[in-house]
Amino acid sequence: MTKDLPLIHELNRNEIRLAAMLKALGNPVRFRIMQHLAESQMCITGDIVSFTTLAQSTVSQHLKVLREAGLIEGEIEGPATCYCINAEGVQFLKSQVEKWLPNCCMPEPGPSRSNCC
Amino acid sequence: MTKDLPLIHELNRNEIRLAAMLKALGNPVRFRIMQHLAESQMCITGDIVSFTTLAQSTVSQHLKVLREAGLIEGEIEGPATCYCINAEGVQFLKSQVEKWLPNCCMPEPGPSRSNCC
DNA sequence: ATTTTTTATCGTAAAATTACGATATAGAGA
DNA sequence: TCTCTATATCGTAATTTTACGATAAAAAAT
Repeated sequence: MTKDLPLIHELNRNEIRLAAMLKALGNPVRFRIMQHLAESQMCITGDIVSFTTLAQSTVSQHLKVLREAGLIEGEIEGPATCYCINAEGVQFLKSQVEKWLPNCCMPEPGPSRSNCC
Repeated sequence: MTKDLPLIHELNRNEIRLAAMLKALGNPVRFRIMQHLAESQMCITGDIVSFTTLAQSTVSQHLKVLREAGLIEGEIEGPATCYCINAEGVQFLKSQVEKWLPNCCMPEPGPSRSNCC
């Protein structure tokens, strides 16, 4: 009894990881948290909460999503938790996007025209 | 009476556009449709439906999301609609991701260690 | 003119996401 | 030990997303 899949050709492991990262970053709050984390370089915690107007529990949940997507890392530091960018994860994201759809979408000189039909 | 925002510093126009694209691509079905569209180069339509195991109306909805995110273009071709990659959109996505978080995440030689704390 | 083909949209149900307050946990400091 | 601080998790409500079938629209074919 196999669960019927939405696609004929499913995504491979890398593509699944990439899609999960894209999904995590598709949320404006998480997108902004990533920027903030990159700017502050050093790890933060309740600082991220006061950076937003959201409840502590909500932010904690967003951090969990980012962590599970492999985009940030958390380390317990006394009573607090210290977060930072997961360099390997962001690296992976960038390289995958760069390689993505190689056989299209070259920057065209001149007035842009559609590829369509 | 201003709606209270979830973030102190909201995203700018480019960042909003980027986040919308990431969100659209975060869905595995849409991710795969983009690949299929890039591979087939030429525009498709009900072909995309048979490429999936989903209902026609569901696929149509996914195509709408991709179109509104500026990732694909649709052109009415007789009774059908012909879709293709929006080169400018994909171009934008790639360049934005490339520029993203420049002050971190250089590939490190040697055994990887965390940036954290 | 009527039928067929192809696609978009509408209404709606199920599932997932996002948000909150309350509570649990765990270390630091008195 | 007891309290304070910082954070994660739980339960839950509101919203959004995803999916479907049915219907509408528009051009092509008969």
